[in-house]
Amino acid sequence: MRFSKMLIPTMKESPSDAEVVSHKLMLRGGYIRKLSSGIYSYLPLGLASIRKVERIIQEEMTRAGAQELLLPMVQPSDLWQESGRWQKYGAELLRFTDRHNRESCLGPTHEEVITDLVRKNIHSYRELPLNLYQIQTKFRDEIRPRFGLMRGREFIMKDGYSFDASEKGAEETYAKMNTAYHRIFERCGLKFRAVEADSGSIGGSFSHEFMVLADTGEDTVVACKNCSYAANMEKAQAAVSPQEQQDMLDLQKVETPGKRKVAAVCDFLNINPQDLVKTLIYMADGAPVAVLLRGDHEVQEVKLQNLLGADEIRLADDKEVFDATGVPSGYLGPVGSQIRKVADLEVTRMINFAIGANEKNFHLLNANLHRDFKVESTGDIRMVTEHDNCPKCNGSLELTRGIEVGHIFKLGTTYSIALKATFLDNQGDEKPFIMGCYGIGVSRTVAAAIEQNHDKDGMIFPMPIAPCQVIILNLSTQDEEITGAAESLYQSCLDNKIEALIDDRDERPGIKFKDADLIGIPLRVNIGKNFSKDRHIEIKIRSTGETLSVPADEAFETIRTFVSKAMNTTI
RNA sequence: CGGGAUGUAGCGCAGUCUGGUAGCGCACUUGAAUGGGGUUCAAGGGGCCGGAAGUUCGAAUCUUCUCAUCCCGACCA
Repeated sequence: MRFSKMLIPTMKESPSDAEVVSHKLMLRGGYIRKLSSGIYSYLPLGLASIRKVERIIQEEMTRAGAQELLLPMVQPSDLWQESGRWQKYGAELLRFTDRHNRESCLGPTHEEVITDLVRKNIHSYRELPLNLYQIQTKFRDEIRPRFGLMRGREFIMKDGYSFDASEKGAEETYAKMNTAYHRIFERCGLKFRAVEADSGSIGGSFSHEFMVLADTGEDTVVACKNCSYAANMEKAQAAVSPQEQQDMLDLQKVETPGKRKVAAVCDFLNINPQDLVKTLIYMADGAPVAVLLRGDHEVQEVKLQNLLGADEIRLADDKEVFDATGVPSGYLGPVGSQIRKVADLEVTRMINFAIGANEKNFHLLNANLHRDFKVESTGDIRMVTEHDNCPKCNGSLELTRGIEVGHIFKLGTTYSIALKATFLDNQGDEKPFIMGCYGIGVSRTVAAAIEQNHDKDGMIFPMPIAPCQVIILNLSTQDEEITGAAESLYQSCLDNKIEALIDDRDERPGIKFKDADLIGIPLRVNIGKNFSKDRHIEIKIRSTGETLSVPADEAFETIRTFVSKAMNTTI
């Protein structure tokens, strides 16, 4: 690739509508251009990087026994009617009618199409398991596209679907995909964690999200410093504190005029937030519920929603609180309250805690669950914090930010039942396929790689997913010797399948340095003044800033060794 | 969909309040010098001031409507 001939429109300044670093750098580096909100063109460098990720995915999916196919992007509404998602999916599904007035949509995902394909062509357990995937452009009409490739409306995704005859087989397939995903992101050269995700009603450990760790990530990842435990906030648990051991004291009512917030009450009563239980009122499908939590904890709404089995929950406003309890917020408590009550696990461990008296301007001391009040249910409904310990090994937990780039999920029979996709088992009984689905955001992975790896000068790609491995700077195109050396090194790279970009533009060295750093090619070769002096060529490593000066005739071998080492991250 | 903001050259912005020849920096073209971290000088090209309707002798500027984009929130295998 010759820089002088390629479409690499770099910019000194980034457009004002770019907010996150990957978006800015990809625009500045000439990787992408926006066509419309959430819709981008991939320029040669951007596409090259995307292709690298795709290639790794293809290799690892093949290794795991999956087959690639390509499904239509335009899908008829009938199938979506059949699965019930034509109604359910909402406005994110872009619908339209064709000239025959038939309703269609752009595929945001392909469960319906793949299930239809399989039900029409697979009829026996002998043909199972089957694992199919595609790499394709998806369209989701996001409410609010943002952050460039991180949350676009049109994006490239690998989506895979598995069909098994038995639960056990489905679990084995799941495990294989889990392994494949680890290999994929490892080979991409990314720091990531596989986290347990909320799998709704299915439960168990059959949903994992693959999170690329980056400070700018949208999601919070809880990870154990000691063992491999990791989960997202909706799912993360903490080791439960031991039951407190002390004698119950007599319940005591104290006046706490005007003290409503946890901090104010604790201050006034001279206790720690850990010794207080707060009462929050939630509206669960329209009905009020009192939620009891330790003073220093916060509600995790997804957990609460799962515990309550509610479709929709939200914090009650002041009026709803008063209507439900007759007490202004700040003094709420479970004692004597008639509404449904749930308590966090930690509350069940506490003895002699302070709590609202359910009466304006009063709190209770030495309250105790069971003795003074009852709750309908208990469970883990709080956010894990950095002060908590690992539920598996009791090691300390840390909270980091992550970008979701992959998600594997055991679907079960939801779609096969809805679409009547069945096979005959070895008893001759008709059974629905047991399905799994496995996604990777390809374009998002590239963006995540940049979020994770960049500095003030630009992107820093891991070698396996960089658009190319080496950029050779001819720092003086006027000078025949320098040009000769640069061209000959470039030729050696071409001959030996090392992907190189040669900057042969008639530009000043400063511009070439800046552009090379911006576009983030892992190895940069400088051929200029110093070559004229002593026939030495400099090789600069983008990630570390380290510069090697090697004799011209050794330059290629040095590059080759370095590249093969950096590319060889295969497990 | 609620709240907020912005649309002026490829990019970044000024000009709008107070109506009167459309500007600046970068990028681009030409020439010269320069040539290891976005160099310098000179001369150029490039605009339906997002769109429509109005007010006015006259609108980038005032009014109304509209379209688009971005931010915060809600939402998100």
